[in-house]
Amino acid sequence: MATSLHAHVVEHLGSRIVSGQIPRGSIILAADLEQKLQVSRSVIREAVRVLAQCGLVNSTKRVGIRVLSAEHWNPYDDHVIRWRLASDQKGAQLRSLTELRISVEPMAAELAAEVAPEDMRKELMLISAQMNHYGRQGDLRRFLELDIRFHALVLAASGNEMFANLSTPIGAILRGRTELGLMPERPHEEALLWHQSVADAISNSDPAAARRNMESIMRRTHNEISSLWENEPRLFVDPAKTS
Amino acid sequence: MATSLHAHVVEHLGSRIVSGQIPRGSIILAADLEQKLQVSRSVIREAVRVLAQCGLVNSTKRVGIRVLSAEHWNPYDDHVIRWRLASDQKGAQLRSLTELRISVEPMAAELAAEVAPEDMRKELMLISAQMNHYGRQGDLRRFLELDIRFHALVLAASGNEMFANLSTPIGAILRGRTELGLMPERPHEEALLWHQSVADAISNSDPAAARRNMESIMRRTHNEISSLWENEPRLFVDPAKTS
DNA sequence: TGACACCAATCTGTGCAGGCATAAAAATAA
DNA sequence: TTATTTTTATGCCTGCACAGATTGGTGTCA
Repeated sequence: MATSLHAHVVEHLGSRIVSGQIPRGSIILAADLEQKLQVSRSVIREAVRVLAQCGLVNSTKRVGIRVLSAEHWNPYDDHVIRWRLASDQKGAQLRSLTELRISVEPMAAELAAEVAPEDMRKELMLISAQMNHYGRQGDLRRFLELDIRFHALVLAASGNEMFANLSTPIGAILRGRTELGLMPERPHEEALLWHQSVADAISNSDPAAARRNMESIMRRTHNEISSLWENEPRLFVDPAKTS
Repeated sequence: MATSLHAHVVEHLGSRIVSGQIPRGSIILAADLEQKLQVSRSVIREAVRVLAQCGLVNSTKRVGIRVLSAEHWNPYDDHVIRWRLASDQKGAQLRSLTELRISVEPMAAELAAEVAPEDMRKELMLISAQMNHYGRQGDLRRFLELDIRFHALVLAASGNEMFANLSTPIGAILRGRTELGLMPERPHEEALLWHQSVADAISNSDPAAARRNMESIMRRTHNEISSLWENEPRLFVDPAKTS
């Protein structure tokens, strides 16, 4: 994935900071990094700029590159989300994302029923039909990909780019859920019906029904996986004190 | 604000790209930028790296720095949000953010009632009392600041860092709303009661009541300002086609 | 003696200038 | 059409000067 030297350094430092291998509060010197990673200053500096935008570090003169604590991290940054999912904060990250999608997807479905363009409504109907087919057949691999596409489409069809942008991490959740074996042998009949009803409602411009059925999906989703993070500590970020 | 040279260049290019002064699809050459902005290559390169992370540009060898279209922009990036609010996409940005907060804040209130730490519950009670005081007194300036603090606190008290991170842009919405004169002479009595009820419910660990009252606030908010973006075009970002 | 303000040394990121290597588009040849 | 060469802009490296923040010392005054 990381083809450029620069991206390698970002990946190296970012993953280590998020995982805690480089403790918060540490001070790194750019010169040391040059030596340790065997790259030039320009590469280091560009990488540090990117990491600073992620909220992972904060470079100041005469002191060096300071590693910041988790409350400064940008929780919507794709890098940060990926690194957290690959660390022991995986549970906490899954919880945050799931709470977010539970909040957002019903509204997205409602909006989609109001404003979605015709081709997206059509594809939604197609996808839900295929979900029924492969779901009842027990083809979980194909069902997973369709499920991901379904939710991404609803988010996109809402016409809200902030919603649409959540499709990648939500796809990651869905993949993670099946990888962890949290999915039943074959999808519940109810779940299939709800997905079909969401697609129907959006197709028929029925916002209330779209929301209601999506809420059902979200409720079940929450029940199925909330046990994963029962004991994960929560992070309370007071914006006034973070400054 | 932009103290470093590097930040200046980011600001210069970013605002121009978002506003459309530099049209999407344009190809910029780093060498030209050096001349036009009278800065060195390292500054340009670091700025371009930052803009690339915002999804505004995409620098590739032998071709130059390509300006990307809006569907590639990172809608959660603070820079991007600020630039959009300062452009003619202000309406669309306000709509996206408002739809997001309407989705998220009821869940945040519900979670806060379950997991908020004691000091946050206390401060929430204090803030809502002050909101009552200054609201009934008609001191809109002070009420606005308290309102911003109130919603930021609920988001933080949810223990979901993705929710908490929305407090800055949501604060910007609230400020914008009063600047545009969309607030009544003095806050509605209902609104004051709902805020008080949210604080009470969180303080008494009553998730259902917290959600219900926050939903009331959100419903009224939506009714008050949705007219602003009645005619704003929506952006449908199909993740499969964006690549 | 001790507290405090001021100044100089020092350290590290920031910015500048120029060089070579390399990848990808474009032009040319097969 | 396909293969090859040429072109050209970014990627990466290095040496140098500057700015700003920390530190420690110096001197003054109580």
